[in-house]
Amino acid sequence: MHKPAPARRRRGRPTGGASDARADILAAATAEFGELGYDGATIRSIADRAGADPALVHHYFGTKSDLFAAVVDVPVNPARALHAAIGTDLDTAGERIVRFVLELWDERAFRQRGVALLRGVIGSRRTSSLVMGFLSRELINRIGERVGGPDGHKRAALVASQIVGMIVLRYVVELEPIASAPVDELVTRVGPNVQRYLTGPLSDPTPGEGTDRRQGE
Amino acid sequence: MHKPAPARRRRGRPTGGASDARADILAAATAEFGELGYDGATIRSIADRAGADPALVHHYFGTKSDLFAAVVDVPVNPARALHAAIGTDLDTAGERIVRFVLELWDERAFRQRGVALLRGVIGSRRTSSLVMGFLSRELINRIGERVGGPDGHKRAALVASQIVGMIVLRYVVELEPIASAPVDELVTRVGPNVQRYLTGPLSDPTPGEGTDRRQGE
DNA sequence: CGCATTATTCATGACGCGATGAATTATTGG
DNA sequence: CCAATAATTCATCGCGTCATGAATAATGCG
Repeated sequence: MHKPAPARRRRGRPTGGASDARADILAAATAEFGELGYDGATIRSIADRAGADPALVHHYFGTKSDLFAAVVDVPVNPARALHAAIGTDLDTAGERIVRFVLELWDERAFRQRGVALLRGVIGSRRTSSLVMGFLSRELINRIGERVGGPDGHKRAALVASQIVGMIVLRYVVELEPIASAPVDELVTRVGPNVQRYLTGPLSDPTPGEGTDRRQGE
Repeated sequence: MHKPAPARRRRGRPTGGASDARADILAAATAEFGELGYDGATIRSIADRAGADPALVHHYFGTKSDLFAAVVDVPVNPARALHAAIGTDLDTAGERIVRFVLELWDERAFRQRGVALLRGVIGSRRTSSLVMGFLSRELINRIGERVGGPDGHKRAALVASQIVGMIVLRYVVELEPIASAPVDELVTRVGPNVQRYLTGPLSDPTPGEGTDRRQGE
């Protein structure tokens, strides 16, 4: 009774053709990267989770970083979508943006990939610059141009700061009561602030008196 | 010329008494954790950076996680400080909070520790819950009580979302133009939105119509 | 039927990591 | 001047990691 038979499998190709191990592995990797970050996730554990052999993971996707790319690569073509979400009327885009982001991230598949990506990005500086470069160009700059005006990019970055903070708290860190708040509530609370960044006053209140930042490195 | 003499040191205690290796190690660890996150940082690399032997790191600080604790060891008591920053007048606290956070993080020593902590927290789920539990209780709940009212905690969490987003973009990811913006500019741009979370209208516009979130896990 | 392809496991290599304990040298207190 | 203690390096140990390549088994095509 000391051999609980941990589902040892025979050595070659299994007989029933209907087990899509590849998809299982990808799903397991998505979950694992999302929970533990890039470094924390291990091929072995991913394979375990998918009920497969570690070597099989390498067989389908190449190296670990290839696998991460496969997990993360899929999720977004958000630039176009978000562009559409802004729509024609910039004066009411605040709430629409917030709602768009929340509905997207509340979807399980997207959230998993998104959290994995975020953890990967924030976790280390190396990955950070790479992915953020893309995100910066593709998303923020585009929105900046869409917003227009001399401060378009500033406004877009400020919007991003609010959105990122909301995402991190709600989905990554899962801080209450934001994590469990209904979409509508967040839309009505956060939306107006986003709107203010987009089209609100942007006074330069005390010009020429700017405190320089950053002490020496 | 093929031996650049990599500063090999003799085997025992060095003769000049004036090298504070302990401090060097701590500084190196701070930088390393800040750049690479907890998992990415290695004792060996930290020792290298400090010009010391890996075993010396263990000698002074025990395990790796002890070292991390020593690095992030509560730079200031944030709760009390922030409490003071809010001050007596809640109606003008928005800009004060933003300024307080920015000035604190613009200080090199604090920023290094803060980024290290953030990367550690966000990098993995295990550490996430631990540290965030503390932060949630000590910071957000306190502010929630300070703000008062039935929605005090919600308001505090919303404030946190904006602050966290700003911090992540400015200090962790270093997204322009936020990363290089002068303090005053961010204060005047972000402050009013924070203020709105604190004391602005908090209408429940469409009550009873809340969309439930989160598809099944 | 037989052969190429595909799916899977097994065994193992090579490496980097954290950690430990002993060895070595300087400083300091009695 | 000697003993205790502090500061430092060295030599490993054991482990977990990713990755590779061979072995094995089923499937499908001609």
